[in-house]
Amino acid sequence: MPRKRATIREVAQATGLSPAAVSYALRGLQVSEETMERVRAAAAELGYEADPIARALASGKTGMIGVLCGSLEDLWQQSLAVGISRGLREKDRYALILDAVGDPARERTLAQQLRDQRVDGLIVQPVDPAATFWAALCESVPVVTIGDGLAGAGAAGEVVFDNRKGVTLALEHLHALGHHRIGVLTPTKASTPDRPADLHVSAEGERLGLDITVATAPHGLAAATEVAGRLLGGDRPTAVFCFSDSIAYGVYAAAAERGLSIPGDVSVMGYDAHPMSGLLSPGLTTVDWNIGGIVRAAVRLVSAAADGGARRRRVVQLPTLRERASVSPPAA
Amino acid sequence: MPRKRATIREVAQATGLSPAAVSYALRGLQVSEETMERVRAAAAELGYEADPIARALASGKTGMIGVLCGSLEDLWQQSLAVGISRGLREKDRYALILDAVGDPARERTLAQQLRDQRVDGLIVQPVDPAATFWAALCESVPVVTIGDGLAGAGAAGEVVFDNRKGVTLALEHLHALGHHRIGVLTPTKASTPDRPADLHVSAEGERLGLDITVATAPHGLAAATEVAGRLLGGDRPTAVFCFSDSIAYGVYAAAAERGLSIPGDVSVMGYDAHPMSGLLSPGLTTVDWNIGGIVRAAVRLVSAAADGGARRRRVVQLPTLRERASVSPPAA
DNA sequence: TCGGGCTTGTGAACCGATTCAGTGATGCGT
DNA sequence: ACGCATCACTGAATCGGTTCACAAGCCCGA
Repeated sequence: MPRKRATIREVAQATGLSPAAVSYALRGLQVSEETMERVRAAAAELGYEADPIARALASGKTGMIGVLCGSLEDLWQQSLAVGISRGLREKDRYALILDAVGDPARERTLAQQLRDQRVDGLIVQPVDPAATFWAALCESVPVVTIGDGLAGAGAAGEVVFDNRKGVTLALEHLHALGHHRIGVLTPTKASTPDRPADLHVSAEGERLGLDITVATAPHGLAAATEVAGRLLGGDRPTAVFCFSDSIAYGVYAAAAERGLSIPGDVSVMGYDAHPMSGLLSPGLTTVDWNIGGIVRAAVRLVSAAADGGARRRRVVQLPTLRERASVSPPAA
Repeated sequence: MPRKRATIREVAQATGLSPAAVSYALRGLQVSEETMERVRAAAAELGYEADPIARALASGKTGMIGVLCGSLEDLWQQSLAVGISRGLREKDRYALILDAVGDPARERTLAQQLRDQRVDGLIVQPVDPAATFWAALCESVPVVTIGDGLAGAGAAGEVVFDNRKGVTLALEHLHALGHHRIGVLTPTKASTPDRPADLHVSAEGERLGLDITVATAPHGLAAATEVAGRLLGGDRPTAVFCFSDSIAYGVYAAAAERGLSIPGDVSVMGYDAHPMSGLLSPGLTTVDWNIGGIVRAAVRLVSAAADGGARRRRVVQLPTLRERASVSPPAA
């Protein structure tokens, strides 16, 4: 039968000490080596394991980190979440993973629920970095962002992508091969049309003299396929640059539906470098963000902040171009 | 500034009631309509939100469900975890997602940590369903399994796959097309070589007079590719049946490395029906388990059990064959 | 009018830790 | 020998709810 868990009082009784002493001893504080040993032995004997709930109530620390993803339909974000969960577990913390499904309102709700849940910290990949509630949130719990920063809302840490560089890498690659009319698919996000990434696209496009059409698409395969289909119908561009590999998968599907060949009829570029992208045929040429480094940085920053350590740290990730076969010069 | 949260006592004070009354009122118990209204108003006024930690300590319910996956390298299990997380959130619960990375020892450790964390229930996709610790675990927390049952350990619910049917579907399909020498790749799991799925394979293989070679492979792309490469080297089978789509992806990669064409040189079958499988070329023929139904069933079972409701329920999932282009008759 | 049964509501114990202020005892310098 | 730290440990308060046992008020039937 599931006998009740031992409490700290029982351990105290067994050792003839006060509960306070036991509490200290188990955390290696304020007591003599000898008592510590005695307590440890008794605890092991009774199978005592501190109750995390009671501990959380008393100490104010839950050991939990909220992970709020912009959209878990995106396979890359799934990998990110899984990686973070593992990384956190290694630091004796648990990840509470939630999905905003690309909806700013939902993002707001979930962020607040997470705070109400008393997480020690938050890792967020913001859907709407310009929303005003972030500032208040940052004051009640340390927030680490991945991707887009929070515009001075006071995040405890930021892992930012050099999107300028990423966009340049992609567009220059296409430009160098002779592409001129380029379709860009960005994830459905906040209603602010002037997001930095979009700005980079138009700036770079202008610099290179490109003719760019921007559309937004969700990460989900079915939905992305539909949007891509519209882009590929009619007077289509010679190349499509997608702001996530998951969206690029939608372009592959749409191209297949219409009997278009990649890169013969249309070149495709991604942004992420998910492992699956190398498996497609043709392999997806994409911008690689070194997911492992991002995960490690985020975990490190949030742990430090949750422990009350260093704040306001900023880590910049640099992208590299991963050339595969989905891009070629446009048909003459 | 982040002003301190309001407590139940403050709400009590504001309404002139006792904390107990407020506690009842907010949960819609034991009080008059009118008081309830008054309490609600005061709570809203003060921005009161019950502290989940304190509530958990007092009531013994954390609102959290542990989700222990066999291996999150498997994209299908990732989808499963994401789906469960969403489904649980809709029931006002949080999912604590952990990854056993295919290691029985780690599975055991994590399962116990999850229990120590006081989750209200557990959804497990067991790596080693025959391990003995499950029985003890099932007594201290309701456990719902997905995939393999727990051999009478007393799970509160089970969502089982009719693997017999799935294997039959796959092998009969291959057999009908004329395949005889078939390689089978099963996920690296517990050391018990007599797992039900394996038994089904040999039983069906015998029934159909097939020549079957079984090997185990991890879900990760790189590792699976390596194992698949060995299978494809030398005297290779005419078809490979993989017990997860993720492993099949490894076969695709290995085939590409060796310049083998699918299905020309070797046919490939998967088991899962991950969305990506339709995107590969050739599209992966696979056994479809209706992931949505599995997610809903698991969420329903675990919620019911956590609420102290019905136990020992068993839901059986039936597979369907999803034919695409990765299988053809063997070369003469 | 009395007693029984509901309905509302109260007070206090309790969940299981942490932490603060304080108490002897010991060690140390002078 | 005295004052002063330091060390090891204790008692009690605290975190913020839930829940149990009980009480007051009310209605109703006999």
